[in-house]
Amino acid sequence: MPVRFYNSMTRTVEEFTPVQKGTAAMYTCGPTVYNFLHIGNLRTFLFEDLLHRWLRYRGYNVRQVMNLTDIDDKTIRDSRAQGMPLSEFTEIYKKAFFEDLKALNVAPAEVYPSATGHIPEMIGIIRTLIEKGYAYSTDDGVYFKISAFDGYGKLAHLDKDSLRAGASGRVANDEYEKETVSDFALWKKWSPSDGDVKWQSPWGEGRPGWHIECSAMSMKYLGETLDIHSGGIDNMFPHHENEIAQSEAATGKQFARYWLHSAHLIVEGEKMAKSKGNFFTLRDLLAKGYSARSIRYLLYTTHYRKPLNFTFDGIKGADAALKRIDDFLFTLGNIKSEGAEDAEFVRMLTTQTEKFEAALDEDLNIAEGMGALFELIRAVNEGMERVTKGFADRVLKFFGKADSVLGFLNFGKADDLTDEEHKMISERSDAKKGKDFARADELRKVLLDRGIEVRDTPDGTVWKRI
RNA sequence: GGGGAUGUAGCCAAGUGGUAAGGCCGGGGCCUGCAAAGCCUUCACCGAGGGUUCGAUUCCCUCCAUCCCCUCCA
Repeated sequence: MPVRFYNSMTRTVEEFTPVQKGTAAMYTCGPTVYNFLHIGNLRTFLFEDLLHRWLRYRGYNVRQVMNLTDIDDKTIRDSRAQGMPLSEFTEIYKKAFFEDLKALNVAPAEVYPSATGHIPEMIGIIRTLIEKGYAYSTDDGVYFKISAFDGYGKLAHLDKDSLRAGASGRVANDEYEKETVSDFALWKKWSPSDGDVKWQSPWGEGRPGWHIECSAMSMKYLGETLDIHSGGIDNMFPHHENEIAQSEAATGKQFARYWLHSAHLIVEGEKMAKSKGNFFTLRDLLAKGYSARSIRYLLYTTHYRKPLNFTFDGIKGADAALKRIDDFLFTLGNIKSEGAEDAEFVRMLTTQTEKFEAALDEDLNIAEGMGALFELIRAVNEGMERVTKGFADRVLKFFGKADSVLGFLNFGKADDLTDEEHKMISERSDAKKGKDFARADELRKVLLDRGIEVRDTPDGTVWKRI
């Protein structure tokens, strides 16, 4: 089964065929390191993690690049407000970014380049663009001339002649000295508000525009034509549109073959905004006692192209769902009975495995994939007394493979009880045999207070850390 | 003003031109010394109104609501 993705460029689901067979070169827009990651960021990064992991599951040699934007208006503004050198300021959030990804069990990208480490590459592209007549220099910067690039607007499906400058109300119309309002900055000449943030360039001291870093770094690490470029839907325009214009104008080649965009999330049915008090960073949620694992699960319950409604009830539901899976895996891990495998079980495992894989192949339909997993869980639970160790191992192996994509399953921990605790469990079993239920229940209570749940099963008494 | 999406049970969420997966919560039952886990069972007129069709939640139109973008917000 081929992997298929919805390509924002063509607005259709297409079979994925990379430039180089067996390899997937993907560029994923990373964070601007001026703050901690919020759950909206997480959704996009987790979508990209799923994309990465699924391609790997399907045997692709994945090469993912995720940039760190450590130079832009916001990083300059906030570092100056803190009275801190830019690099010192961004270092704090770079470090936090990697900590957050680790907490969420995000598979690392192969390369995490920083914008400030690639200024010469950016200058190189800008120079080419000027030479080819796609860019011009003014008193305050170098701009890309969108009227010179025919395909401008092809990704966002916008007509370049009807773009309304400042329609969003966020930018003053007269901010820059551009030929036309839609032209965007490739290089910004130094101004006092930049403080000591500046680099030398053929156009004087200054700093790169926002979009050019992605063109420079993606081409450096992945070549002039990449397979997949992804990011949040809000980056489609102008950011990705501008990247296409710069890159294709400079190289004359197609920049990216597939464009994947994730939808935003809302919180309790409302747009997430600091002013509404429903703005949460991962750190906020962890501080409230929610687990990164539950958050990961929750953010994976909705297809990436649909708006996700993040709710606190949802996190609780995620906890409960994960516990169900945990218990299932735990029970399977304790199966001891030997015997021939049930052919019907094996067939069902195959069916659900295929269903899971087909769902993910079809534009990463993880909700449907999880449905297959839960159907398998129920069916196995239903006939648990007939499950042999051999079959249990097979199912566990499948879940292990599935978790190489999901990243939120829990296969239990190694035996880490103290001798005393082991003794209490066996003492309880003896008490039960002697019908001394009061003593047995007392011991169970003591163990529970230590976070150890004791369960009596047909295969004997088992315990579980909770 | 222009462009793009979404609206399925208390909550989250798949999906299909032939009457709707899955998860969470709730009710009832079984199992268990008691639990835990599990199982069974129950819980939807698919935003509203038209249209096309033998038949629409699924296609078309209108409306309503929410979200995203229209130069630097994932």
